[in-house]
Amino acid sequence: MKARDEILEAADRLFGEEGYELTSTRRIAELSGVNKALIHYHFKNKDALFEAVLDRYYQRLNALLLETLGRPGDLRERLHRLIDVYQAFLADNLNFSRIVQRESAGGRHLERIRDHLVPTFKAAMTLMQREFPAARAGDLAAYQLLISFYGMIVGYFTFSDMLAHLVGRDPLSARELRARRRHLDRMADLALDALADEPSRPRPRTASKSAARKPRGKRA
Amino acid sequence: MKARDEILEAADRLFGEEGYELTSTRRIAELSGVNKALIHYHFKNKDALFEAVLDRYYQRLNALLLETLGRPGDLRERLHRLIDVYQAFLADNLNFSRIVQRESAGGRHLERIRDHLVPTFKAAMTLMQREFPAARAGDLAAYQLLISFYGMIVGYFTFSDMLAHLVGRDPLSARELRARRRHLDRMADLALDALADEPSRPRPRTASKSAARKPRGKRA
Amino acid sequence: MKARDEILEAADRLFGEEGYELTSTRRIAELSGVNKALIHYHFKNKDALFEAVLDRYYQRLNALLLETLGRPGDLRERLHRLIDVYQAFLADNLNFSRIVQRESAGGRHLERIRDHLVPTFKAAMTLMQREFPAARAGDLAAYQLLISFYGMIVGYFTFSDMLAHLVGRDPLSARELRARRRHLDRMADLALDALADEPSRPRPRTASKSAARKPRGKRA
Amino acid sequence: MKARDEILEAADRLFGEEGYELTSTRRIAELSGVNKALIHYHFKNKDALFEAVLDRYYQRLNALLLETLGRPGDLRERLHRLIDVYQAFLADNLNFSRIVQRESAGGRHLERIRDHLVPTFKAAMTLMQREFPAARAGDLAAYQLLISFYGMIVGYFTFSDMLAHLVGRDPLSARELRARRRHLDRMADLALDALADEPSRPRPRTASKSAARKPRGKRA
DNA sequence: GATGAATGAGCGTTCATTCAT
DNA sequence: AATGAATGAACGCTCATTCAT
Repeated sequence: MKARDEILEAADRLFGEEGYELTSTRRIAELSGVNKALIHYHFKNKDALFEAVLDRYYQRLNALLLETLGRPGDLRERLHRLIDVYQAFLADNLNFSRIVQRESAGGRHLERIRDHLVPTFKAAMTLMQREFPAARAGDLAAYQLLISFYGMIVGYFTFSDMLAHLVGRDPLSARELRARRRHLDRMADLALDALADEPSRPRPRTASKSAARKPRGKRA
Repeated sequence: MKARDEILEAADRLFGEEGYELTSTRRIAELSGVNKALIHYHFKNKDALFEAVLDRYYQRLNALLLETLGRPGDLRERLHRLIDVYQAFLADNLNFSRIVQRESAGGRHLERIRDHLVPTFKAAMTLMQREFPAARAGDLAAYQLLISFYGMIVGYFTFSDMLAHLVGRDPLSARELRARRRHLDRMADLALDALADEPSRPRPRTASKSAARKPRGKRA
Repeated sequence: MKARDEILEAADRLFGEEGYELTSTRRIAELSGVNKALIHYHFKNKDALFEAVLDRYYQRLNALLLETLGRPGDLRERLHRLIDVYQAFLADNLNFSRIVQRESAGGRHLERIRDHLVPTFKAAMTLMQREFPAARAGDLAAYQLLISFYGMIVGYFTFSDMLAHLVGRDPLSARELRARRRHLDRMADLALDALADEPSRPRPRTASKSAARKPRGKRA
Repeated sequence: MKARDEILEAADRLFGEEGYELTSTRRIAELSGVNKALIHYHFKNKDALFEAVLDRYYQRLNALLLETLGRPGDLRERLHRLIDVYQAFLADNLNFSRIVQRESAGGRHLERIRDHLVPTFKAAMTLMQREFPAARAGDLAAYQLLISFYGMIVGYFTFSDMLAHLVGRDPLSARELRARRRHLDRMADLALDALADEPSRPRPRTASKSAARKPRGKRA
């Protein structure tokens, strides 16, 4: 492998495992077996190296997502596929999910991540709103659902360590990942079913918060 | 305010805004108006200071959660309250939510956070499994639901910046936070309704993934 | 001696002998026997250290010049004293003269030096113009004379190495420095005598350069 | 233009504008549009490149000076021409004058500059001493005069920035350069007139400095 | 409690130079 | 003649921490 790729590989691993700040260029050089100065020959600076690592992921992820959404099927199927693909990608790229999680929480590279994420979100939002008029506003507005499912998907990986201590099984095993996928799909079904039932015009809400939250569940 | 508290306050803010690694003791000293060496007089080291900051939050949060769960009401109501209280706490303590998010993603203080989080999770899990036999396993297993809702709750804050760019409104305004709470409650209702309907014994699943996921549609 | 002063002393010497760029903070630390980081404790950065060194010189120099100009005597005597004091100061502070020379030639600290120098120049200029109307313009305008004498004074030190090779004596010996002072005083007398003779209104000059330069010397 | 010349041109400009130490081979390569390694193909190292730049200047300057001194005329005329040519050369080659000024003040390339300068100085010195016996020693000794005029000539360029702030005009404009030349010529006349008047044997001086400097006033 | 001074380790980065092609 | 890749050394600077007072 070429030195540039060795550097990217090492940076990927360390950025993922330790975080951007805790990863020194020195250690990247050691892990990739190249001279410290060579990193700055191939990448302008540490920041640029980080973005190169990130871009590699988003390039692959976006290709996957595009291909997934391009395949035929009704919206429900396509959303399921979206969830599945996204989850599988994170499972295959745990470093990536850690990086995104960390940097999303007010990190220095938030903007870069946002630039990658927002278009995808926008596309999914439009899609949902076209099919489900009820998703234009209200309790199950598309943007709420998107954030929720994004949170469910990446949260699983973010908190996988806690989960391991909670259930005593490895949350990242193939078996558990499949179980998680089924859970996510089920949650999606619940939401989509509710959306389909919902009248497109959100009923007027009273100013009282407690009142607004009272009518719960279909059968409540 | 005493010097110790000034330090805690400054550390809180900087850890939240910039992250643990990017926050130097020098800046904490400057912001709190105390001598740099005094930090090490009151706290063994930077790590201990961080944990003091974190513990303060968890102390308050756990008191809130305990009080919330202690109040009368059926499980559905109590879970709603749990969600609401948790979300409100994060909204009131954005620094805390940022800290937790960052450090959960493989940070150095993961263990500390886990120690705080797991007991709460365990309690909620037991609660759900007692009421809903279906939550013992299957697509809507309690631990899946807990991770999902935890992800939905904190994810909203983690990705609030993206959300702002997505919908053009401030996701942290009181209005939007109320909308989010309604969304979360609704999602909880959907899940609990489904749990109530679910037979306690998960039907045997086939090995085929695609087959397992096939039966979709309303509460199929 | 206190560490701060040790640093200043070492920096002074190295900046003077090797120049700003060739002097590393590491070497300053070694020469002054302090820890490398201590330099940045006492001085914001290398630049600030340099300016501290420079300011120390200008503080002393300005005190000298002020005292010199304050003493009684006619202008001729005061100008002679100015020259003598300036020359003596440079002779006593060879590092300073080297620093000024180097940094004046488009260096990074030119501005700082200019800020120190211009006021002194302005004062001397006003002085000369008040006494000698002929110094307001023409071939012996005050600003020309000032630059010339400044060049003569500092040039002697700048090019002392060349001079040593030229005349085979040490230009910085007390004897040679006295000889130089006599030369400078003599040059000053020549200029002041000419100024005193000169009609205050500069004769109109023709556009032709060669013509303008023709009438040379009083007896030419 | 050939690569070698492009490099020389870029090095010239950067060495002049920024100084030797602040000029990196990388920037020379960028400015000249050649590969960084090519610089070391054409020049042994950065030092050799610097000397090549310097030598180019001295080659041209010495040719000029030789031609100037070779032209007929009495000594006074020839010295005027020398001053004029030198000043004009520096005015046309500001980078050169900055380089010489900086490196003369104890720089690493002092020796090289000295080797170029001393022969010229020696020639001019001999010339003066032959014509003016009084220039062999005393207050207006040839070497003193040479250093003084060299200082006046190059000092004008060294301190042109200060001068600009002092008089509010551009000291490097054609008009101001002409004025400076007239000043220099006038100063030369004053010195030469004095030399012509001076008895060849310097009168015995007393040990007292103040006494030695006392007899002032017009051609005392 | 509180502080100015001090320190060893490490940071990201740049440097002139070399080498294989 | 020219170049992309590589390197060891050094750069200015910041870090958390310690210590004497």
